[in-house]
Amino acid sequence: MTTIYDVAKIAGVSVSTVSRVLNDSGPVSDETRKKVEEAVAAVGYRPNPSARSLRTQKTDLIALIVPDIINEYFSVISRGVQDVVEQHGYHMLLCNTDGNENAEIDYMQMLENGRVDGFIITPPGPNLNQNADDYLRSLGRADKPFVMIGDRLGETGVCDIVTADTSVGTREAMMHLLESGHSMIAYLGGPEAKSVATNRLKAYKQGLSRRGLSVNKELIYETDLSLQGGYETARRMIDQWRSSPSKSAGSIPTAIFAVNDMVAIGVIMALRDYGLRVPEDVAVVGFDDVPLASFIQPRLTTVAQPKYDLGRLAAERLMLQIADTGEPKRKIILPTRLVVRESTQPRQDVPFL
Amino acid sequence: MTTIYDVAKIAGVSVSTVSRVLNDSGPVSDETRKKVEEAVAAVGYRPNPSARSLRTQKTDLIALIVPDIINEYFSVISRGVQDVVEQHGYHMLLCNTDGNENAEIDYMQMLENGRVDGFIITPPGPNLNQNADDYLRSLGRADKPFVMIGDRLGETGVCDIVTADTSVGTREAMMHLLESGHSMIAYLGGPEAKSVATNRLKAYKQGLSRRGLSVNKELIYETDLSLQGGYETARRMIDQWRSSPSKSAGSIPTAIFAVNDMVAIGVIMALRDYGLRVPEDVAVVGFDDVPLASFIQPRLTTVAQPKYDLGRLAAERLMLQIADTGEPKRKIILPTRLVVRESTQPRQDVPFL
DNA sequence: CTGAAAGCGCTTACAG
DNA sequence: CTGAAAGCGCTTACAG
Repeated sequence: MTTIYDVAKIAGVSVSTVSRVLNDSGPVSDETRKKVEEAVAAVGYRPNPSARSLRTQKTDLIALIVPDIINEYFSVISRGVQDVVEQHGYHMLLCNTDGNENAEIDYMQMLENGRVDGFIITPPGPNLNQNADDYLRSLGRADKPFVMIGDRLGETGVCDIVTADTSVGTREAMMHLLESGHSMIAYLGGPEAKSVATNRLKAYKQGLSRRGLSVNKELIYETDLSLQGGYETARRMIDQWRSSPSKSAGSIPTAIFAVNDMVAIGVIMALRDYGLRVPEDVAVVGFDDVPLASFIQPRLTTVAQPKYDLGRLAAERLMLQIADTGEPKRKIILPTRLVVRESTQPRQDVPFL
Repeated sequence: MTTIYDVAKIAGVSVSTVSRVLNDSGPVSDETRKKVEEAVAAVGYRPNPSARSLRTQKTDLIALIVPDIINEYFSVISRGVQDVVEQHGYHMLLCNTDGNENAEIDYMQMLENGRVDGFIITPPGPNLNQNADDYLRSLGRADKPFVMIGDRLGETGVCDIVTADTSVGTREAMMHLLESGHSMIAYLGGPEAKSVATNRLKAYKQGLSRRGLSVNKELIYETDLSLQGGYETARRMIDQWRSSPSKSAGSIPTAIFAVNDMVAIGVIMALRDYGLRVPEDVAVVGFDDVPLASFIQPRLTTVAQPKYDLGRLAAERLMLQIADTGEPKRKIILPTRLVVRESTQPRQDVPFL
């Protein structure tokens, strides 16, 4: 391995001078600079990162901690992160936790002992939602800056937060359904414990209230956040409608708002299996705009999240925090927008409002 | 930051002894070991990776170089890699090249100067296919072990190769179509330059030959390897069939074999737009088994690649090469298998063979 | 503008 | 079984 001493010898200068040229960190005469640059090129010298890190206490490495990179939501975020940090001369360590709290903690420790200069974590595992404060406190003990991407409501004070304003997108989606003539809108949400679920449910209720419609608890269903979950919950819902003789035809939901796209697609598959047409019999709206959403039949109306920008901005905040440890902690909220497709085309049998 | 000196002082021993306990690298009395372990626990000491790396010339880091982690094929491979290397105490640097050769070379250089202990690259960008030898030679200069995941035919001698035997899967798919009564089978392949295309085309031709059928060049189409590409090529193909009065109904292809799933799905969308039914009018087979394949209507028959295992085995080979630099270079070939779904259900209007 | 020297935090012969 | 010391390859005050 060629070292800075080899270069210094070839160039006929001291290692201090070579270092100054390499890092542009001090006055060097043009002539000397040229000699050094030639020597560097001649032997193809590249500084050893470990030695540099040991001296500077910087690694030029950051870590991205996600539940599972196979999930498209996280892989798009990771591209946003990666593209930004590479521009700043950083490399990215990728860590999958599978939502396992122990794995998260293991990674955190790895980060605290100088393996990386900072990290981005997204989103908190299920356990975090139940015990967010303890978790954040433990994270805050790390003396490295970190950024969180997620659906938290409050400021934490210990880190930057980059989040998508899902309530705006949800509201837009509700307005779209209401303006299309729907008044019986079912909501398929996740388990109570997940903050993602509560946010969207809140926006759902607000949407109804604004139109002077009351919230019917019978139209709110809890479901697993998966295709299978959506499918089974939709079946349960349909069976319930059909077996209840007291409900007139008019009281059957004409639209379903699902907490995410996979659930929405599961719903569509269940409706199809029951001979119900989408959107003619039931309109369906999802959330996230996964690639699949524009390929299934009918193409899914959904709320798009700015995934790439979530990653990009988180990385930009992290770069700032690393460069200036006095940089105040901020919370960045990105807008979400409704993408109207075939699963909710305005019902023709409804009179204009 | 607490160092090994702090621990030594607390435990009342020398740093040598602390190091021996930490690395289990020498004789230590039980009593001393206990003292050291208590001191380590008391201050929560963790060795500084940079200092250790500088001394040992090992980083416990590997890099995975892929075109784009958003592509599900690569994200699944990355999980295979990650899961294995983490087990060995390594972390994974993720690098996206977008198929850009300059980016590949940049990453390679980063690797040669001690940033990582080895790397996995998958698959070679388009440029590699045209100039594989030069590329491999430049890679071979790196003194770090590396493993390639891809569709190379020959041994390179400079690195391990892990590849899926796509020809077997292709052959199975062809047999499936032929046994279902199809004899006019179109092939939608990628540009000639891509080795992935030539491999599969070869298997397509062999499949026909084995049944005593001749290869009709008019049934072989070149397409972009994307949904859009498949869609447009299928339209071109259908227009061609329809505008050619010399072709009788019997000479129209009844099956299409696409070089990958996205192309196959594009084909299905085009067929649908033209009022052709799948599989009744035309059967379609894809390649890769992307998640989408089992969700579209009709569900797609396709050849599944062992993506996770590709990553897993590549990582296992890399770990071996790092541990023992004398380990011989090997090529590992994994099987692929046909997954039959709705897009090729046997045609009922064809007599049993 | 340039160089000699200290030191970042470890591991590892070497000596005892 | 244990410790003193060298050295991995850099950067950075400090002196000139």
